Amino acid sequence: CTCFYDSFWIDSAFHFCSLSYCSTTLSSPVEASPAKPAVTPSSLEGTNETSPATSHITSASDSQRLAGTSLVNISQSQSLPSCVLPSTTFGSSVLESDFPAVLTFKGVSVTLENNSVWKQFHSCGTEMILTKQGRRMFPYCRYRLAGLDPERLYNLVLSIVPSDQNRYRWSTSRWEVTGPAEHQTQGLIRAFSHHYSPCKGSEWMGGLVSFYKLKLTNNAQDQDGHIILHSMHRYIPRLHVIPVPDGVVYTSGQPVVMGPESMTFTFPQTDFMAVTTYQNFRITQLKINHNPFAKGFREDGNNSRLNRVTTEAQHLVKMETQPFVLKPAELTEIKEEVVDLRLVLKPIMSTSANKDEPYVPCIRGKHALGELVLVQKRLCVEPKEENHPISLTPELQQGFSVIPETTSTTPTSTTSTPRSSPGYRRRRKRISRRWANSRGREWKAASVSPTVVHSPSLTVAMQPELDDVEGLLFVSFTTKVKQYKLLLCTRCVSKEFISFNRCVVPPPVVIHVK
DNA sequence: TCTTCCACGTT
DNA sequence: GAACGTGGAAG
Repeated sequence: CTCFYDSFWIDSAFHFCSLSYCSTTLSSPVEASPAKPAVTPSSLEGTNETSPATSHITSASDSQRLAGTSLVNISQSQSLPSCVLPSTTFGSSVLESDFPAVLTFKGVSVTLENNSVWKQFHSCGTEMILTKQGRRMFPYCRYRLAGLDPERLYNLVLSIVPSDQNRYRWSTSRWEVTGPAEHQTQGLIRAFSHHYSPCKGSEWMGGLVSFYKLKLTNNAQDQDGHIILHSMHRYIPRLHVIPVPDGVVYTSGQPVVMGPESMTFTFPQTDFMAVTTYQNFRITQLKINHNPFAKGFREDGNNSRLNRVTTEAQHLVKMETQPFVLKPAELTEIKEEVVDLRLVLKPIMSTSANKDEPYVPCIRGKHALGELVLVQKRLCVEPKEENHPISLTPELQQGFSVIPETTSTTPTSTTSTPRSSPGYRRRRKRISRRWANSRGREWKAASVSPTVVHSPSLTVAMQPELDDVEGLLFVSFTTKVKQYKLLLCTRCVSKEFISFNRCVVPPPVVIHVK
């Protein structure tokens, strides 16, 4: 890896002082304000124009098939104070209004043109998808420049550097640090040279500068010039404004040199988490709502995909206590029976401001946020031994308790698929994933009563898109030999919260038994 | 957690 | 109409 990058290195005595926030914070009156956004640590003020840190930026040659790509040495940036949000505040809306839309340095000002969108995403914790073949950013970096020398040539380069030295995971409803960051390519990362580079200052200032062509990848062997990042790590884009030294005639493929006149502009609100699959459902929704390419997923009434889902859902609502609809392939293995099973859903934790109102954290009503968001994830209880009563783990005690009022759930079939069979595992996995992936909603942890020997696994989820029925609760659980599914209607949505203690589950429910 | 494929959308 | 950009489902 080092050798590969070495081929792009050029020796330069230039000091590269702007691979930090100093270039933007020093002369930005907004940044100089004490009311600094949480993502901009005060220690950044300690950096300055005369930093001895040296760096180089080179553009890849055409022969390397990396057109538009540059390399930036970020090794010194690691010794700089990192621009870090504490993990608990990533995606928070603290001081969002303080994020500057304009940064000025050495008389050059850069405006983040789509600042409002970035701020919206940032308030939820922006995520960017990485794919092997490369994925565009959304939002992407779009700037307006002023204060450049109209006649001088400039290269505009975007680099994306780690925001911190952590690796994260999505846990329930927030990002958590899980350990140190993966090795970050030995201090060298790629940068993306704008496809118009170099251009006269007047030309750059004449319109918007968009880096929509930039793509992110997790393929460390990428040869297409995409920016290589690690999933589950935080990054932040930086715009480098690099004057072409007088007398230098730029030719395609020639390395771009970061000289002492170079400037770097970093907008804290463009900080993002690299992922391979969206973790936060709110981010997915923002992407769908703002990205024109994702229009097909919008719930605007003209979407055939969602219309189909809605129709099915409404059908289920009408069925109420009728059997859950399964795919034809699954129906062949199913016979039907009526089981007198009543469930009472009972919240165990109450953290509502109003202690009288049982409140499941993170489940919020449509009227509160404009959307229903489910948050806690998964619920699967596996018995350690067959026929062994299940005990609640501390984690599960945070969630629901599901207590059958009757005990007539004894399996009746003796010819069920063995739990250990591939077919069983496959079906179980498929169903589990289907639920887990259902429209990006997350699972509420749940458990079964220790008295229910035949319900070792239980799944509970709300279907928020069915707001017209005010909350529909699906319950699916698996015994060691059988799998039950049923559909329950809760009708328990308040304006702000969903209170499960008032859930009334319909009496005897028809259940499919495998 | 990641990859591949897909339907559906924009460019 | 081709190429490309999307998020989701499935594996």
